[in-house]
Amino acid sequence: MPELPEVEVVKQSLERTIKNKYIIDILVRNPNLRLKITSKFAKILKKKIILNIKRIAKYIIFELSYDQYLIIHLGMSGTLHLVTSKKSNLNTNLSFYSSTNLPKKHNHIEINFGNFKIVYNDPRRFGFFKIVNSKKKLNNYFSKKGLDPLQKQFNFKYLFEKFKNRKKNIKNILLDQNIISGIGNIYASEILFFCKINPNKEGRLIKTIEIKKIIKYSKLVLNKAIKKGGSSILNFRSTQGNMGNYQDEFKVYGKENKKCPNKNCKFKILKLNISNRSTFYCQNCQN
DNA sequence: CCGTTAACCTGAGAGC
DNA sequence: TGCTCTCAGGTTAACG
Repeated sequence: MPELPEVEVVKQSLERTIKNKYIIDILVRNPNLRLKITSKFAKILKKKIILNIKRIAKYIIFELSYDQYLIIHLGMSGTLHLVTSKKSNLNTNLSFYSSTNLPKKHNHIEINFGNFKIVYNDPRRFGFFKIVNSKKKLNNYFSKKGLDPLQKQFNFKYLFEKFKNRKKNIKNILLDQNIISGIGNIYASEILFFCKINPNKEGRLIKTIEIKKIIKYSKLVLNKAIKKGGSSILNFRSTQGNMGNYQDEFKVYGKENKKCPNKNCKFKILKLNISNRSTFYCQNCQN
C-alpha cells in the first residue's frame, strides 16, 4: 500500500531507530514472500551492522557491513514494527498498521537487535527482502528502473524522451515504475489533478508545458505528503504509531461524486477504471 | 520494442 | 450468521 511518501516516512523512522545497530539474529517464520527467502538469508544478515538506510522510489535499502545490501519492498500490505523486549507483543511504535499493537498473524521476519527487534508483517505477501553482495549489483538493480521523481535528474529532458511516441495513457505512465519510480495509485490521480491533465491522455500528446507541470507537481505533492507524514487511508501509521495527515489534503482520490475542489467549477469528481486501478479526476478541469 | 491483462495473496466491507 | 462479491498505497510474467 505504501507509495514513495509513506516509504520515506518509514525510512526516516528506521534511520532514527536502527542506524549503526548490530544485528544479533534473524528469524524467518515464513520464507514465502514475493521473492522466496533463501536458506542463506539469515546467515548473511547475522552479525552485520546497519551502516546506512536509504530509499529509492518505493524501496528501502540497508547498507550493511562487509559490502552487503538488503533491499526491502513493502508491497501492498507490508509493515514494520518495533518491538521492545519488555512489552513483547504490545505497543509497537515503528508501526505501519491500524493498530499500535503487533498484529497476531503474518509476522514473517524478525530482526533481533538485542533489547528490541524489528518485525516484518505482510498479510498479502507482495513485499520482499532481497540481498545483493556488492555496490555494483545494487546500482545495477536500480539502473533498470525509472527515475525517482525527487531525484535531480528527473527533469524535462528525461521525461520528454520517455513520453514521445508513447501511446500509453499518462495515468499508466505515471504508474509505470520503469519510466517513473515511486508514484502509486493515489498520488498519480492527485498529481494529474494539479497538472490539469486528463488521465486518459496519451503520452505522446502531452505538451511541453504539461511535462513541466508533471515535474513540478510530482515533486511538490510527494514532498508535501512526506511533510504530512504520509497518507493514512486504511492502515498506514508513522514512526510513533501516529496517522499520516496527507489524506486530508486529497483533492480527488476517493472523492467520487464530490464537488471539484477548484473554485468556479461545479462539476463532480468522476471515478474511472484504468487498467483495473481506480482513477479520480475532474472532466472539466483536466483535459 | 510496446501495451494490456492476468496472476500473485489476504482481509475488510457491502449486499443479500 | 454466513455466503458471495468487490476492492485495496504493487509488481511482473506472458501474450499478441
